[in-house]
Amino acid sequence: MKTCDREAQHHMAAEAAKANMPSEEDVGRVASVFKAISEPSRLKILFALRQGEMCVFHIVEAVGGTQSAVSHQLRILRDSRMIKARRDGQNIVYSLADEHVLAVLELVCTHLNCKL
Amino acid sequence: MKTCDREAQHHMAAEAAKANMPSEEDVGRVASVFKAISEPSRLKILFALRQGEMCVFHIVEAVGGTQSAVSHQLRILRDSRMIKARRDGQNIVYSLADEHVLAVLELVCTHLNCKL
DNA sequence: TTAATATATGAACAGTTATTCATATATTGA
DNA sequence: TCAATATATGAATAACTGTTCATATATTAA
Repeated sequence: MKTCDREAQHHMAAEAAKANMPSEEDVGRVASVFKAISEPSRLKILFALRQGEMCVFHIVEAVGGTQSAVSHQLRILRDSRMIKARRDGQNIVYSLADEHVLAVLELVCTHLNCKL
Repeated sequence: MKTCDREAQHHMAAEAAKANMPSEEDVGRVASVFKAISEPSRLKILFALRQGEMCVFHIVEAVGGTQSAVSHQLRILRDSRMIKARRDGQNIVYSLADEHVLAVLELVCTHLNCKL
């Protein structure tokens, strides 16, 4: 059964790929991180939070859109642990969860050659 | 007009965020990179190609699913420059586009503490 | 407690996307 | 040329996702 000109080589790669494929669960977790940061509206929130923590009112001011839309996106970013929240009196103050978030953004930005 | 207890601080951050916000176009480009790698089926293809180049037949073998579905995903990954293709006789051989792809994956995986 | 403010959220709708099915294109060997 | 094989792709459908609107919750000040 010949499948391609490099059968032996590709077959070994395929077997190794299957052996080293992360679990469905891990693949799903990685995917959901990327999904969280793959919408322009959410990316803008992350870019905005590079300047430091902000309450919702100011995030809306920084990124535009309605309060409701921003609030929904904040929930998604929070659920996927990209940002963290703390209450401060009447406000909820958001900030980037950790350095990894910025690191990933910067890696892709430099790759794309777009200025941060 | 008081908006929050840290009006001055947050306002400054919001202004800085607006001033430093990447252009709509750049935000969109970054978003589309993340979108490309935010589906489990596409992520599996990238994980598989860590083992080296493979033709479509073997990619299907490694990640599962139908030939058609894999082919559609390959196109998306190719359009977003995450993988590259070359013809080799009857086959099309795919491989990761560059080191950045793996770097981003590894960064997120270590962040999530899942084994590669 | 009541009014005002800040934030969150459920439901509905519109737009997007992944998969399947059928079929098309391209290469090779006869 | 024709048959076989490998890969790609358009259309259709089903599932998913972002936004809006209306409303709910939580905190503070009076």
